[in-house]
Amino acid sequence: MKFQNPRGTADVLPIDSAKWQALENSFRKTAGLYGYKEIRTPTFEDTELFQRTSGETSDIVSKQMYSFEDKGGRNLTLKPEVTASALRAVIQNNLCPTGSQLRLYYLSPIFRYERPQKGRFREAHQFGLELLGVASELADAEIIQATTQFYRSIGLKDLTVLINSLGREQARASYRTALLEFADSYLTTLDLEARAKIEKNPLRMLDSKDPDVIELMKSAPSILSFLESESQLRFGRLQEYLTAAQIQFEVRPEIVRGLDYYTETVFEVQSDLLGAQGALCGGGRYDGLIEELGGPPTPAVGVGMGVERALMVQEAAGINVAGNELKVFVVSIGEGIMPTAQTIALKLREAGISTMLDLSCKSFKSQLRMADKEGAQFAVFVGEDEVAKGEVTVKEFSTGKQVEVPIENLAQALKSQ
RNA sequence: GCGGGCAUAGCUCAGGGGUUAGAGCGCCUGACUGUGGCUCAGGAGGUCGUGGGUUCAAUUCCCAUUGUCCGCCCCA
Repeated sequence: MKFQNPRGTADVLPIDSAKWQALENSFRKTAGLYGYKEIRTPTFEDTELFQRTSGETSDIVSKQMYSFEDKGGRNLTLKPEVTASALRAVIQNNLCPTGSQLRLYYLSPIFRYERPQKGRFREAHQFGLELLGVASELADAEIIQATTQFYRSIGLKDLTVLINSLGREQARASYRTALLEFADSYLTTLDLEARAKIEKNPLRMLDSKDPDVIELMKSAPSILSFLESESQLRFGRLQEYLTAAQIQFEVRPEIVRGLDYYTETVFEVQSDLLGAQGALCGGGRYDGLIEELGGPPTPAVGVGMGVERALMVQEAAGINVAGNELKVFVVSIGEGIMPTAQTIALKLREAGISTMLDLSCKSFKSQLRMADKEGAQFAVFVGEDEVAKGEVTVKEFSTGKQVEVPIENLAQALKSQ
């Protein structure tokens, strides 16, 4: 029995790790440009934390959580999303007392028990931003701006942000009723289970993929016409800000999001390169959540971006990321010369020059082949002839040119190249 | 949770109820003593996912199982 990685997980192999690192670096950089600081929270949390925040009826809570009981009888869950965990830490450590504001970013694995398919895994990774303590839609705009700036920085162009407003509680309640009334004749054609599901959360009909429902929803009332006047004004101003920031967006009343905690603004960036899992990121405002978790009433907005999906889109768009380049490969000629070659390699590394050498005493030719395969920029030949003169031969692969360099000047000479 | 496709070399795949299962790429070695990439020659590498069944005979047919891919659901 050979061991395999668990279903829905993936190894990031050396051939791909440079892409991950590049993406992580880009994200950290963008987050830093906006003054966000990293928060790292545990891989698992009390199960109740997620039940509270994501909504009992959401699929994530009702069937996708990796929950277990530990030896002390605690009910724990591998985090299916990061916002709840981050907010718990914020409240616990009082990082955002009333009146203050806080900008956080995170890079984290998330876990959901689902059937894997394109763009969907049981262990996935998310980048995210959270902006706490700012009620103004300027905060929503900043989050969306940072998100699009990040995607641009990794080479994804022409992405459109889909935005919507869910309003406050009043608007949502009256809209749900109106939507159910509108769809009544359709609902009577469904079996009880499907019907109950929709009645619990009618908004789900909006992003359904059932052609009949899509057709029906075309003439459904829009939530936008149910918004409280204050929410309407907010949403209008948000659009002005986005326009001013030259961010492409579309208002899409069908964007409702899968987590129940959103209020007012919600948004997504979608890509048609991802098959059925089109959402590249999702976010929105969650003004009631911190209070719900026992903190002070605090307005907040955030975004979660799928790392694997970003990588998939990058790949589909043909964006290549250069790996770490090797500068020098030391080629040793003759068995007795190995200690000298090692010493030279050591000196180069201490000078900050990436250097490899073959440790298995292969033939000269094999060593050169290996150097080429590793993508080395230079080969340094260490042979008895050269060493006797206190020199080594430096060969530049791209030009094939060779020069003799005194050993004591080697690091200096290579560094300036 | 539901439906469908796939599982043969490191990778991408071909093949076929019956001797030593193939290709391309990759890998290793060599082409006059210390010069890579290109070319040429040689070589290594597979219990044909796992378990069971049918058969004189299964890697090939059937069933199950696991994995994988795609769709539904849902979402990052």
